[in-house]
This record gives sequence, structure tokens and C-alpha cells, in this order.
Amino acid sequence: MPNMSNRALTAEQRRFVDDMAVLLAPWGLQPGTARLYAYLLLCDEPATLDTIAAALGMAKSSASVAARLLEQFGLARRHGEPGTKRVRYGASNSYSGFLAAQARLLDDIGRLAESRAHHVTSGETLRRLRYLASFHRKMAATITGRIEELSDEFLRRGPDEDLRTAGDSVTVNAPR
Amino acid sequence: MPNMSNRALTAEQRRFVDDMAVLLAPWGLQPGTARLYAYLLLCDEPATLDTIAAALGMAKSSASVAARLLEQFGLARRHGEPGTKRVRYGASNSYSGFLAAQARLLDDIGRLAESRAHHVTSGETLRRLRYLASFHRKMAATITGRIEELSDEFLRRGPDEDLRTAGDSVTVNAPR
DNA sequence: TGTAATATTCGGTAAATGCCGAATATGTCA
DNA sequence: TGACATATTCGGCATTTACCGAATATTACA
Repeated sequence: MPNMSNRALTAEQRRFVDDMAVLLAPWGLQPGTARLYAYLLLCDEPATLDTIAAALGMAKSSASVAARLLEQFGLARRHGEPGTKRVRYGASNSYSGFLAAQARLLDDIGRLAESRAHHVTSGETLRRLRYLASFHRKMAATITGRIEELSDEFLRRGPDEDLRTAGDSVTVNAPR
Repeated sequence: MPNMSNRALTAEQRRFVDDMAVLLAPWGLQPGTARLYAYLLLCDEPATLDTIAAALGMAKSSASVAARLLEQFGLARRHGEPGTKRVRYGASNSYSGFLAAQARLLDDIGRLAESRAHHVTSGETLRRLRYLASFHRKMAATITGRIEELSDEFLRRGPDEDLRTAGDSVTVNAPR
């Protein structure tokens, strides 16, 4: 049970960082950024850029831009230290960053299809495109809706109750 | 109201293809593949590789691999012509390809976090990681659930009723 | 104001990606 | 079987991406 004050990562942790990074990459994060995020998830406290860069073996400049990017996504939080220029980054407790972005994208696709459909298609094809639009907008709504739902739940009760009991039991989740 | 048998694209259509492609790209489709899919959405009938390549100004070989990729995603359908080697591709009437993949990814992230959490973190950080896992798995379930829901609806009633009131009349097509 | 500590910008570069087109494979018909 | 039409594979090239590290900007404080 590693402590993560500023020591190097254990083998398990390195593995976690790398494996998580490959799952994060498809969301459009570049590799370094993904690894940085995975690293933040392991840190008990916000970490400085130097610590991060050292732990991950990346240039500090890269860490700097990656961290800011994560912040924009809402996945990391930047903590300014009081009487110093030093900055620390920690994982945000909102995890919906990508998903919210994806949902926006789905909605954009839907709106694009909707608004252009009758300029570019007709007949059966038009109907198909309209259905595609409706499908995408519905999915977008579902996703943003659920994000809000879960975030509300979190605010009301803190980390989910099925976590409190958790040994390693697998929770069954009821969709919708 | 262009016909799309095999004529070149209108200006509006080219614009649609390009704009749609940029919205599709973030899902991991490479540009050419995205444009190809957008094109298929405009086609009244399945199109041959030559037609596609010509319309989009891309190499036929590129069209070939792009089309197969779309098929794997479940976004395109391949129609073999009867007594010939010629192949035609048309847009599938399932639009959930990406989303289903993303949902799988979310679930993978959740499972990874879940299974490794106590090997790489402890205390408060462990709880955080467990919550992240739960969050991702719930989102995954919600998305796949809604996809199924909409797809069922589609099978039962054809293109959504809020589409029926629209523009041109005509036949409901029984998908699948 | 100057100096030290830090973050940020940005040019350059190595690696990865995306695409073309020639070569090849595969299927169809006579 | 040969000849044709089509799809597919794959080497190579142009472009883009991801990252490093030196140079620069910013902040704190004496």
C-alpha cells in the first residue's frame, strides 16, 4: 500500500499508469497526458510539476501543458501554493470530463444532421438522416442526464454507498 | 434535392460530408473513413467502391479499407452483388457503433480501476479510485442500456414517431 | 531592484499516421 | 483454362503529432 508522498512508483503503479493510459487514449488524450492523469489518481496529495515529471520520466514542460489540459477537461485541479509560484495538481473529483465532451459532440452531430438533412437528402434517405439526428440527440441527452444524476447523488451522499461495503464485491448496476 | 445515383456531389453535400467528418473524427475515425461514412449517409442506394472513391476524390484502395472498417464498426453494410465480384456499401441502420465501443471502453476503465485499486492506492485515495470505477461502470451501463432501448423502439415502430410528421411521406422500412 | 525559484513558450526533431498507387489476389464468365 | 473486372495488400512518401529542452516569462522576496 504505497504512500505516494514523492517516492518513485512501484512496479504495480507503473503498470497501472500505463494500462490506464491506453484506455484513456481513445478519448483523445495524448499518451503523456493520459499517463499524467493516471498518475494523479494515485497521488494522496496534489503534486508539483517537478514531482510529476520525475515520476513519469517526462519533460517538465510537457507535464506543464498536459496538466493544464487536464484542468480544462475538468479532470485535474490546480492548487496554487500560498507564498510561492509553485503549483500543484491533483485529480479532480469529477470524472465526467470526457463524457460531457462526447455528449456535446453527439448533440452537435445530431444538430448538424437535423439542420442540413433536407438540403442534402430526400425521400427515404432523408428519413434515415433524420432518425440518425434524433438518435444522437437522445443519446447525448441520456448521457448528460445521467452525469448530472450521479453527480447529484455524489453531492448528497458522498462516494456511493455500494463503495462503503466494498470488499471487492462486484456491484450490479441498474441501468436507467 | 439531389438524387445521388452516381452523380457528383452538390456543393451542399460536399459541405455536409466535410463538416460531418470533423465531428466524426474525435471518435477515432481517420479523416478519410469519416468522410466515407458521411457520404454513405447521403446515398439512396449502396455504392460501389469506384463510385465512392470518385465522389470523394480518394484512392480506391483507401476506400476499400475505410469501408471495411466502417463495416466492423457496424456503421456500414456490405452488399455483395449477385453474379459478380463487385461489392457495394451502404450506411447501416444502426448508428450505435461508436457509442457501443465507447461504452465498452468505459466499462474496461471501470474494471481496471476496480481490480487494481487496492494494489496501487490506499485510504482516501483508494476510495476515490473505487468511486471512479463505479462511476465509469454505471455510465457504461447507462449507455448500452439506452442503445438497446432505442434500438428496440426502432424495431417495434420503425423510425421514431416524431419523424413521421416530417416532410415527405412514405413507406416504413422494416430493418433487419 | 536583483536574484532565485518556478512555470510557460516555442523551435526543432523523431516517431506515428494517413494516404496513394503499383502490384497482387480473388472471383466470374466464356 | 484464359481473360477480365474487381477487391485487397503493402511499400513508400508526405503530413501530422508528441515530445524534449533551451530560452523566456512570471512571481516571490530580500
